[in-house]
Amino acid sequence: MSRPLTPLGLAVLSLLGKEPMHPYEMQQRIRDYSIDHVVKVAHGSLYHAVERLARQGLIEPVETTREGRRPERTVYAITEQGRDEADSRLREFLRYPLEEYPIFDMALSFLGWLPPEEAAQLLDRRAVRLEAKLAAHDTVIANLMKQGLERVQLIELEFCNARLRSELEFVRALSDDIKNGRMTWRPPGRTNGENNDT
Amino acid sequence: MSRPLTPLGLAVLSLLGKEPMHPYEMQQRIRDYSIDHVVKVAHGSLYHAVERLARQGLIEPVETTREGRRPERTVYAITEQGRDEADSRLREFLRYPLEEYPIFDMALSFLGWLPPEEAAQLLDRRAVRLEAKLAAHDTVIANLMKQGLERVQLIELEFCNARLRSELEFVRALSDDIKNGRMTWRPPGRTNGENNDT
DNA sequence: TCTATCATGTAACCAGTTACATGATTTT
DNA sequence: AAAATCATGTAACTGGTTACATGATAGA
Repeated sequence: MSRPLTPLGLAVLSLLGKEPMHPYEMQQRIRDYSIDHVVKVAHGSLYHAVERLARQGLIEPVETTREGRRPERTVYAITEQGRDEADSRLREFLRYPLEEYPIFDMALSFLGWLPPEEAAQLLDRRAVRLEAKLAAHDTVIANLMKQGLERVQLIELEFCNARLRSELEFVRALSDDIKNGRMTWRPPGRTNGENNDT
Repeated sequence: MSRPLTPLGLAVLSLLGKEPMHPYEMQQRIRDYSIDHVVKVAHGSLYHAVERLARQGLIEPVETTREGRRPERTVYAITEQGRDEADSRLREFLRYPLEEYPIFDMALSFLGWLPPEEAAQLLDRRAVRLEAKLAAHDTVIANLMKQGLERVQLIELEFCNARLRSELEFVRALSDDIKNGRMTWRPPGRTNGENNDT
């Protein structure tokens, strides 16, 4: 019942699927396994997510320990229902592309506001950043492979790079088209006259 | 000052940049110009966004009309500060790729949960959806071009298609690698035995 | 005209973020 | 042992979503 499992929820279930643990340990592993590269998790949100999952019966507290004078720690375990939900949600995510709203798409849709020369310049700068990211990812992949990780463990990095490469290609081609005058436009009214930062 | 302009905020400013209007008219135009394909806007959120922009001084009420016995309508106009903010934010969005968290990336990172055969099957199904989307976009682009739109007006569709194509290619290649045994793995513990829906 | 549907706005809710609080650990 | 930093949890806030409410319009 209730709302569909969020990505963070799925991540938590995935951890508890291996063994029960308390929220702080989840946080550790999320960092250690770099899960935070594919799911956004900002310190506080984890506790929220856990609470919600518990309310929905997808996980349940199994033990509460206390060391020293620190607040209690509740250890949670995944429930049978939780496993089912995680499995089926994962399959959905793989099977159906869903509508997302990448920022760059929206920014592009407003490209016509800017004078073409400036647009080309901004795109060139973006290209530089994209190249850097790509290089960084490539070395990460190389290193992890040397450590003997299986390909399936790295597949999301591979995909991310594929995406980056495709974006880079597009951005370069577009900037070229603008610079060679194969594509132009007249920006409307006041898209700014007195701005010329380097 | 205060928090950075959200995509929806930028969209509202872009509309008010042309002429003052009331929230409901914004909603109309957002549909008419298909802005809702690049920014997620769910009925209620628009009013919220407008309120916030007003509080931040990026827009201001200029008139309030009333027709029949309906609630008042407030017409808003963009302020000078609003223009500056919109301009600078747009430039940022173009220039710096920012961290996003596409769902498919996360789903891929859990691919190892599933038995390889099932993974390949799901990827194949995804490919079908991607092809359909691509075809739909292609006809939209063709039609809009026939209506004489400039290329700059369609550029975000072009990009979206580039992304779709790249994802499709990746998904196909990956599924092939799995089906030909060029890539395998053993799924862990209980990734489900008694589930075999078609 | 009664009913069903659409137009338009408000308000309660929800997921996620940031700021804070407290206890533990390290540094000097 | 005082000061600075890190570990760990809570709570207030924020942006967005969904459910609801009221008025208008069109179809039976």
